[in-house]
Amino acid sequence: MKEHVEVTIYDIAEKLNLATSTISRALKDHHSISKKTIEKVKKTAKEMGYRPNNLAASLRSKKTKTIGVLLPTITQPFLSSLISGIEIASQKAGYNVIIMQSHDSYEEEVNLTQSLYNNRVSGVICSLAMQTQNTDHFQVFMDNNTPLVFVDRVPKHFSTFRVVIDNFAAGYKATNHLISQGCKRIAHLTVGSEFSIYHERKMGYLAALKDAGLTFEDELLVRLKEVTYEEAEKAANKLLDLKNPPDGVFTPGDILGVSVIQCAKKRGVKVPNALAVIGFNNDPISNIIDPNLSTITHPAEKMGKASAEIILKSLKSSKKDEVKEITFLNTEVLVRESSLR
Amino acid sequence: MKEHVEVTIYDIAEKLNLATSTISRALKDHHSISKKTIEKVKKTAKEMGYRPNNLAASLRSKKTKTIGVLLPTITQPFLSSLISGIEIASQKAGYNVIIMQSHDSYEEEVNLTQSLYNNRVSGVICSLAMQTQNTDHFQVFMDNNTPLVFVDRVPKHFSTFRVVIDNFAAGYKATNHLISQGCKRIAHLTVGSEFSIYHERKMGYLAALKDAGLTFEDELLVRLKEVTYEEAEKAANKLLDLKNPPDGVFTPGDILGVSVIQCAKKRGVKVPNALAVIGFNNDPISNIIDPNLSTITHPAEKMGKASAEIILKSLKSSKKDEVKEITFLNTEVLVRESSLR
DNA sequence: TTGTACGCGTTATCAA
DNA sequence: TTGATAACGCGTACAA
Repeated sequence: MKEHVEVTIYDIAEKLNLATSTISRALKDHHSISKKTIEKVKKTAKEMGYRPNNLAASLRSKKTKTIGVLLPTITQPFLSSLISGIEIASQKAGYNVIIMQSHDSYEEEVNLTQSLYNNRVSGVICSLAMQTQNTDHFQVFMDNNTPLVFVDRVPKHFSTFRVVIDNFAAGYKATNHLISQGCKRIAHLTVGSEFSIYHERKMGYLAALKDAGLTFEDELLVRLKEVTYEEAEKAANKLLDLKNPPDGVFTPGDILGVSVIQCAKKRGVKVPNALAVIGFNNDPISNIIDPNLSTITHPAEKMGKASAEIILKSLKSSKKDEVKEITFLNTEVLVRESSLR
Repeated sequence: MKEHVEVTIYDIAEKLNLATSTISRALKDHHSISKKTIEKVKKTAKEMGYRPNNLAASLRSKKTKTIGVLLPTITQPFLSSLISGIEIASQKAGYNVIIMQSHDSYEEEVNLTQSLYNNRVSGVICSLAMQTQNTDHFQVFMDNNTPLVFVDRVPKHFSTFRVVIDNFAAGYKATNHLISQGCKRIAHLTVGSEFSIYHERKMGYLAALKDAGLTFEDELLVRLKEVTYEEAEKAANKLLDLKNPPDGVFTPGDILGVSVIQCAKKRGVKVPNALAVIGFNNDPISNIIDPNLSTITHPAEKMGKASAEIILKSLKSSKKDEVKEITFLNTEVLVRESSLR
């Protein structure tokens, strides 16, 4: 029977007749320790089966080398790619990533925020829950100089780092593309509150209409309860049932765009000629639906990488009086079959 | 300027003229502490802005309440759903999840395993890297009674918990379904080593052919370098170029199945009548491709949940002499348009 | 019901 | 270049 005992630097020190401080330093290649000692220590550490205990080190040094990530969910392609980007950049720097899902619930978000703090994460990356209006629960990180980065779904009035795309510009571009394809009656689906990214995309849509001299028609703007195929199908049916149906649709997500195409196909409405469609995100499904869905690229992995790097950089710097700048990443119109006519 | 100082149980103790042990207990609703004291302690803790330090608690108690998750990648729909399941079950039990990607590299997997151990995670859930043949790097968890669960891609010869589907049976079912639809020449794409799940699916395919009295033809089995659209398209072209092309294809992944359908469509080969196709996983894209791809359901979230629950249960039990059982989850044939004729 | 006192494994400070 | 020793913040026997 293998009675396991934890080998500590103390055990190594005893065996080698050295001080624990020497062992600690030797294991980290501290310059003040002779090469000979370093080698000797590392060798016996290995022999004895020594395993560093990050908990003890973190407690003492007050540095956990862990980045907390708090997202609405992780199964959306955009968000899993975002995590991937965060994880890759963190791993490269020797940082771990601890992940939590708010499931778009404000309450869960508040609780998880506490939990992240209790774990004394070195930094936090967060995309806000749909429900969240108030961001006081993040104040604790500010108070402790824990770098905090909001990504994609960011608060309006809270001075922190932010990594975003220009949702207004993207909405404008998407709508403008439809206009350039000759669409005159462009519909839009929207969702969420006036603080959401969807609101900004909608504002872009409205601005593009205006700039093109197209009058906005209320019946062409449909508000959804949530981002699902079902909700989008309902909306599409409603739009196509209009006396004067739209000849183009900009949906602020690919699930919605795909659903609109499917609905149009079912009803015999030709895409793109009778109805041009453009989505958002460049999810895998957008490239599978027939006809392929035009979309707006959303650089998920890059945004994750950028967020992590901001944290890492901030940890290296003096931490005080930092400028909490906003990082904008590019989006592009990806023209595919569903809008090309 | 807000000079931040950490409020500890010691500070609370001083303020209330109580012992730290009393504070510690009161904050955890220990039964030996009077209600009055508990209330008083909690109140002043809040007032003083006390925040528990999980690091210190973990160091002391040797319990981190953290589950380490080590996966090849997290962007595949199956794996992100798996994580979601793990995260939901863990969160419910007050456990955190720390996530790492091996990117299918054996070397990275070894390193990350060390890192997980150094963080003294309470349990580990792992799906092996494609490259991994040897699992000695997990021995450290065995030696320390850290519950270890392999999920989906599990090692053949290593006595731990395993949460899997029956890949052989699933491959058999998929192939058999095609046979039931009248297919006589069924092709199969495969990938990876003889230790992979793909190998088992292939064995199921072969067994189904045999049981149906269909002779296996070598030219109908195509080996891919990796699971990508491009590789599958190459394979599909090769198959359709045959003098005697197949009338059915079983692909052990939906990306492959979708790609085969796309290739067939391009070439004017009718799916399902000229070529029936069935995939694997029930990824979102399988339900978007036209015609819809029949597939094998793969209960990702359930598997994640089951894995986490095994860890949690194991942590509660005596930890010694446990039976390291294998948990099999169900798969089903999901018949859609691509194979129905 | 509450208090005393020590240890978890490491790092940091100061001294040698 | 190395050593002695005190923290880091909390939990837990054991005592009161």
